[in-house]
Amino acid sequence: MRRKEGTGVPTIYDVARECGVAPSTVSRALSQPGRVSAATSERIHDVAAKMGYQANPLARYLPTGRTETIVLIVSDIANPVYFPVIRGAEQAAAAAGYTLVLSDIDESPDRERQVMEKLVRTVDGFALATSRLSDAAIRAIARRRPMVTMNRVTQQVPSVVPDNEQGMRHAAEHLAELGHRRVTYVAGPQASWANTVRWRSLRAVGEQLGFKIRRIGPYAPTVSGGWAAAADLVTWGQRSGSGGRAGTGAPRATTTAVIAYNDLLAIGAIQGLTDVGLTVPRDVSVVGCDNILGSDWCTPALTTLAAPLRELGAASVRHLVAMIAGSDTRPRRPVVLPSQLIVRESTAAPRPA
Amino acid sequence: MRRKEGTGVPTIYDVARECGVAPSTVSRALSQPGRVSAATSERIHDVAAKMGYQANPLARYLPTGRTETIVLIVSDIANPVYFPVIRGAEQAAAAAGYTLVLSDIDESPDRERQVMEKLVRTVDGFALATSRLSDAAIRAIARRRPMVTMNRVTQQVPSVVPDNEQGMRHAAEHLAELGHRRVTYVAGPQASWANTVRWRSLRAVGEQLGFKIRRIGPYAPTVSGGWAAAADLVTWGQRSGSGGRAGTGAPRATTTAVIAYNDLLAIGAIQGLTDVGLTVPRDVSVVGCDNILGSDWCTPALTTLAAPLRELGAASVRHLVAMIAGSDTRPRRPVVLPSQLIVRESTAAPRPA
DNA sequence: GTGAAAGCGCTAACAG
DNA sequence: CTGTTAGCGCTTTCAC
Repeated sequence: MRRKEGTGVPTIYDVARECGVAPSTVSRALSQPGRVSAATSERIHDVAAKMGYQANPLARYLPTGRTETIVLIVSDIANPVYFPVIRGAEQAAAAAGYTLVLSDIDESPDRERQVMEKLVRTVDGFALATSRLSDAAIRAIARRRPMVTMNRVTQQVPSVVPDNEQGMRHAAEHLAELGHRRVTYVAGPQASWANTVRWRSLRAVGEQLGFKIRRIGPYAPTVSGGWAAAADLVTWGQRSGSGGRAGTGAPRATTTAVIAYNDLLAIGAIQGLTDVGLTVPRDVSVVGCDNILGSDWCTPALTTLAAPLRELGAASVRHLVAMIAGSDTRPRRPVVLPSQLIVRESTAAPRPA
Repeated sequence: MRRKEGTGVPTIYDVARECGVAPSTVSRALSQPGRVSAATSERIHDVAAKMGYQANPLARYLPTGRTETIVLIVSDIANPVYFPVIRGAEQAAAAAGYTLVLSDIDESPDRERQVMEKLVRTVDGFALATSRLSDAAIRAIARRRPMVTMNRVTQQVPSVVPDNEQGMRHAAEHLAELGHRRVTYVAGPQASWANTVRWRSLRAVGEQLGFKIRRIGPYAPTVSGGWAAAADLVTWGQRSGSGGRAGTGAPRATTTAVIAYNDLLAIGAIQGLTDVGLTVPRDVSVVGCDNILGSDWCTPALTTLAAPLRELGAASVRHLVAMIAGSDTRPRRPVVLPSQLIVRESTAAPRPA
């Protein structure tokens, strides 16, 4: 393992020799402007540029332990809800001089744990978009590296979340104004904190409004999960031969309105309902959550709860960067961002019984 | 910078001391099974586990230079077309024991260059999903690190691409069968290789079929780009006060069929066309490319060219991993994967003039 | 089979 | 302001 001269890429030793200075001077000139005389500094920069010198990041990180990299972990990259989150995070990271790497765990807590375990020593911090881990597991990693969570509140871990309570209130009131009394919550993954909070908020608000509230699921937070939910949302009359499925009568929805954990589920439910011959919103109103790309081009266009996703990503990364820098400006309590109900065409008054 | 005892995480020195062996033995026991006696090896593993020892990846990478990480660069993470590509790549990477990190460059060649420059020393290889760089720039990086490109053919750089020629032929023949004679290609980014190839293929096939072919654009490969294209696709009659826009007559499409660079553009075009009062497919047929999530839930459901995206990602990563491993099984020529036309509802016979 | 020791390339005391 | 010198934690010869 003797240092091979001229083999491959130049190091500070090479440019030091070329300039007739010590390697440490090169290091200083290149990374601590001002700690070296202008003349030598300039010469070093020139020679370095001429030789095509570029610091070996691995070597640079070893002594300091800092990689200027943070990782954003999303539970399912195939969910458009993350686009704005990612964009916001990227922008904030770039602004702070950090490289953002993205990791997708495909809804698997095991993969999430693996990824974090593998990365914990090589990144400066973690931003979790929608963790599927237990609070304890999250806290364990948070003790080893700065971390901020989104859509999730865990004791002792800074977080930024959309205002689910307020959002659910808006959605429920919208339905109430339309005249609905029976609403069904279509649940997403049990490991999802947002799922729990949304259901809890909806139930609370629903009781105040005098709704008959129920929950079905959990379902995968995907379009096909929505189809499955749709199947569970209808009953079939007993009269046979009426043109429906063999031996069964016409389909009937068991609810007049549904609120789904997310837009994908809502869109799938609309498709499934439509497929059995029901009409949205005439037979059943449906509202989604997230306002994803495409929620405006499905038919009927989806009424949905929009969270400030881009800001969610950006704010999280800003906090994370501050934590890494060691500042103690980090919020002691969750940062709550307002949600907004976007009314489109998938909700309407229930038809008279 | 003296080594601090007991401060923080355990190193091989700590477990070596604890076991009464040399650090090098610990290293061997942990990474080169068989080069250490079974007894000591077992003891070392036990102690390491007990102490919660985990190798410092940074330190491990320094001497070897290998990080067991590859990066997948996509031009725009907000384009659903990448979902399957990413999934395929992830799976192949995981299967080979590599960590895949994802990087989004937001359609910016500058950002792409920056990202690659920053990562070139810290990753073992590059997979470029849809590079916006020049051939020369790509080759420059490819000389420094193993690389494979998708949707792009560059001399001397292994690549895997969908069969654009065959795909465009399918699309054109479909339109011809429907009775179309005038087709307009709605172009995407000029820096996109696929854009160039699709247009060229379409033009060639179109000539064979006796089409009147033209191209408009370039447009941003997004839904709003599609709206812009739609605006360029219609003319307004001169009769005023006919209920259209102030001072203008009814809108008329300048073509009977359009093929768009991608689905986002196609969907935006449908929206824009519909917005001015035209009907798809009655007034104009539109076909997209990619078969993205949501292309089946827009109205009308999009006829589109589907590439084997998941396999695109997986095959690329498999080749990349082989290159990193130093094998020379890498393909000398582009790997071409078949495309498939998915006929839905956005195409129909043109209406009689 | 195991230990000693020399790096990997850079940073950061500590002198001068 | 600049040179000297230890490391960062691990891998890998080279001996024994």
